[in-house]
Amino acid sequence: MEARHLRYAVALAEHEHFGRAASELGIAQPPLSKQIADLEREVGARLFDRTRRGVFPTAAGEAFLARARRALDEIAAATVDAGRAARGETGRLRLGFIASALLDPLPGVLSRFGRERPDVRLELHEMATSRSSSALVAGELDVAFTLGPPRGAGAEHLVSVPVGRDHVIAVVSTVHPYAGQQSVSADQLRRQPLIVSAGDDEPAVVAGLRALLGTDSSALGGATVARDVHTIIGLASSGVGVGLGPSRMRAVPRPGVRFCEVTPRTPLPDLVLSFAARDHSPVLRAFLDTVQKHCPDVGAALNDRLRPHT
Amino acid sequence: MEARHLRYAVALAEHEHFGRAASELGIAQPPLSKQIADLEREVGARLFDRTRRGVFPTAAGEAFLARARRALDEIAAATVDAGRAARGETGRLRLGFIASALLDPLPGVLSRFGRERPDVRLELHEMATSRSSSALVAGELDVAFTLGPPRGAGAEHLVSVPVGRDHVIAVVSTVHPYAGQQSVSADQLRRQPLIVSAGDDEPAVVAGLRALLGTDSSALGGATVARDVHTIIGLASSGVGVGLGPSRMRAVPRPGVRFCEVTPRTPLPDLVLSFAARDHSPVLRAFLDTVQKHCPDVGAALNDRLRPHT
DNA sequence: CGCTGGCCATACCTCAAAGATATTGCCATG
DNA sequence: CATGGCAATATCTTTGAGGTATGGCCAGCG
Repeated sequence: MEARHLRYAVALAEHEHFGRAASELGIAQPPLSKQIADLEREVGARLFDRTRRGVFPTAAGEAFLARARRALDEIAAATVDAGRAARGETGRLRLGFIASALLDPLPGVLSRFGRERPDVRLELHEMATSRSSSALVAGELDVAFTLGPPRGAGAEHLVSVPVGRDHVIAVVSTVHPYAGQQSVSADQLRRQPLIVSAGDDEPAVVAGLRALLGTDSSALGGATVARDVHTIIGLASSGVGVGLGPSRMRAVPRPGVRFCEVTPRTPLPDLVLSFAARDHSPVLRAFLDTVQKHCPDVGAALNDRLRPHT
Repeated sequence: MEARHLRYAVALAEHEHFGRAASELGIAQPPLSKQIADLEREVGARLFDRTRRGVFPTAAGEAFLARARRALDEIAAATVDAGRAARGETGRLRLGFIASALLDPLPGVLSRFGRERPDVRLELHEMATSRSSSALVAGELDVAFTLGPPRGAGAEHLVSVPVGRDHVIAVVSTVHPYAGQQSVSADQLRRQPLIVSAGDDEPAVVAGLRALLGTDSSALGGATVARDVHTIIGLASSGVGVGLGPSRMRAVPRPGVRFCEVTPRTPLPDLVLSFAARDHSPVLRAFLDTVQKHCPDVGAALNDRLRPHT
């Protein structure tokens, strides 16, 4: 049985007349008669009563037509749904990210993407850079914000683009002696109780701070460690010490604290957007488009990475 | 787009391999490749990723396949449902009947039919013979129990079969003087307060009684009239008078009353089963079969009436 | 009562397209 | 670099969908 049979039966039921149904279908009457006869033979039951006053479905015909109409609706919807999925209007995006990405690019990118693609289901997973990498390789994530390029087995199958430069800044309470300064020096930091991150980006931050303060410095050993940047800022605002964290910390709106540059400027690994090089999923492409629009400086780099694969 | 395209896409998704899917479908590999390519062109989106390790649906393919599977399920169900409807296993039966049919044939027939055809929806409408007739002609009923053959416009398009003979009997309280008698005579009735029907079959019953008691008799004029046979029996059991009604009254189980034949035996119009001669609905046929099995003496008459139309 | 007209079924033909066979092209293996 | 497995392409065959012509059947009408 083919969809044609369903369409013909539905048209015949609608027009109650072989000739008119046929011309509506753009075919002649005899083929329609034959197709309906074939259909009735295959189903094993008479589906239409041919009376003098018109052609009407039998009880079996009514039962058949109800299913036929639903089948045709599904077929029509199949094309529509496939088109929407192909344009990335529907689907799913599994996004991995390090906690600090929640500070700066994620809120804007996600709200924009949610507006542009309201029917895409977003799955957000906070995780460390290394877990993001392996999840991307294993196909358990579609895209991830990581600290520095992804590493580990299979990382060569991933494409990554820096999303923003980052460096160490300090955060202090507004009543702290350093609050009025534009920047604080490494020497000044060594004389203060410090609050540093113990989160995902901890090794990178610690490495940066070690470079800044000196490997032998006891300042780091005595530092308070906090799980995330919100805690660092909270502790700093209550005067426990001087908080040190990524410059994207500035994006957190918080009264009672002041942010200062640290000299010498100490770079941190870039925040990086990564995804599987093989993945041409339209939802992913749409997401990359959104990121591109939201972070203009990313555009060129992304296009460079994508060309070779298209 | 044809059902073939859906079947091929589903098979390909299942086997993840053109060659194996094709042989499973009973065709060669090149035609399958072509049909899938045609399908992708028509949908306007790539539905499968051909990789080295297998053929996998894209996001668009997944969306398409979900709809395709449902469409194929509907198509399969269409044949099944049509077959069941054609065998009269599903559907609807609109049955008209006069109130007194509830006494004898209906309870048995309906419970038997309900057991044999559990998925047929029964619609029961108590109505007078004349309304049943016009409703049958208008196609608003499928079958009816009427008192005497249907009458009125279009009645010639109806087939009717007597289901049981009927005559007038009397019902009296067990303490009534007539209670011990095998039968009561017209003379005895003329000397008693009478209770007669004013229901649907009233004209027929009254005509019978008039024949029994004499046209000029004042006995009928003074009779109590009741809406239905249950009321007649109730009134008779409380000693208000002698109830007169159809012999099918005996089927009502009721303590405190006794039924007596009336002499001379006064026939009433037969209870008749009628339906549209044109109606070959399988549910109707199944119902007729059930009635036939339940009332063996009806069988021959029914078959006689049906042959000429098949 | 035969005629006519409308309608569906049948007969037969035509041609598009589904499917078969043979072959090419493309990688990922060894 | 050769090989093998797989999908795509090329070409041919054949099925069957659809077209045209016609027949059969009945209702309505002169």
